Amino acid sequence: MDDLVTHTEPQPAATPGTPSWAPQHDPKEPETFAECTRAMVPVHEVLAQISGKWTILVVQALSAGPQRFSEIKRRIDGVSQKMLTATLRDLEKDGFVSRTVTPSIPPRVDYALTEMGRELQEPLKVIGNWAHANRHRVEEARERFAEREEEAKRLAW
Amino acid sequence: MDDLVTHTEPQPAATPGTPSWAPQHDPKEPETFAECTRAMVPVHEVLAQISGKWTILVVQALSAGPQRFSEIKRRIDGVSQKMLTATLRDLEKDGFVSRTVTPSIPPRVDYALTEMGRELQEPLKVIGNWAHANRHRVEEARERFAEREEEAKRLAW
DNA sequence: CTGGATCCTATCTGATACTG
DNA sequence: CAGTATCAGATAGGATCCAG
Repeated sequence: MDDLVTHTEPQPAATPGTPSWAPQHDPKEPETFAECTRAMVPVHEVLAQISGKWTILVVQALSAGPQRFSEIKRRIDGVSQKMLTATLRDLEKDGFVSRTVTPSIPPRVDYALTEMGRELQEPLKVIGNWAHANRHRVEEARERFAEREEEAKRLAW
Repeated sequence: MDDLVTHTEPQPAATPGTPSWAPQHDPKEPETFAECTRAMVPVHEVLAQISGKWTILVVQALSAGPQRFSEIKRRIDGVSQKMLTATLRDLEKDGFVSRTVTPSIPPRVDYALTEMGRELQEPLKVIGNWAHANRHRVEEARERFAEREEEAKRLAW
């Protein structure tokens, strides 16, 4: 019982070149790892944006069609007005959501996914499905990690 | 020129039911929006994890094969030892990365993607490709947003 | 070599109150 | 109704020093 080694497969030992994933590049133009890292920056920015506490839920809510501020707020349980405003602003800034103001009294503001926002749903669906399908595996992994932690504590005393 | 309306398509008006994306469900078991929202929680947790400042880069680095702590650190420009440790710990906790300790002197610790970690690369690749392919659209959207902001400022004075 | 412990800063989030 | 302002608490990230 070698608990320390979770190693499932030896894997072909580190190849120092370009990682396999992320944007595919022209094989004629080999990239250094540093260049590849730089290429990942926009990827991270998008991920950082969509992983805001409320972003996914807002996109999800808007996937049902254009809605007013209060409709969205009602749909999303627990969101504060401040955070919903901020989230919508960020999504608008990046071009995922459109904001339509009707200067009436009282004012009316409608939000909707833009073409790009709807396109974003596809990759989001992929990772969403993956996360949903694997949530139990992650939970189990966390439990095993917690057990190993307690085990380590007991050994320390 | 109706700048306020970015609306590209009217879209079929909000349908109050289940959003179209996220984990597909059995059509025989219609979910309320609240239930669907709850189903998104694990999705968000995974996204929150992989959107840490260094997580993607670590997974990317490890996609080249098992490596020691210092190798990973060398690959990732600018990461502090503290954050790399924390990121690796979190990835280990969720079962994406395995940690192998060789109690020699000096100690040697190898990290590698687990089977689940390698599976994660696929959805990550999808969203990575999307982000990379659309980075210019996002940039343009941000510029247009900044312009609209300045325009609004000028009108305010 | 690896990584824990501390201290410090920046950002995020939430609750409340106020405005057009 | 929609949104801004403010204040306080929680977290993430980083720098540095110490230890097995």
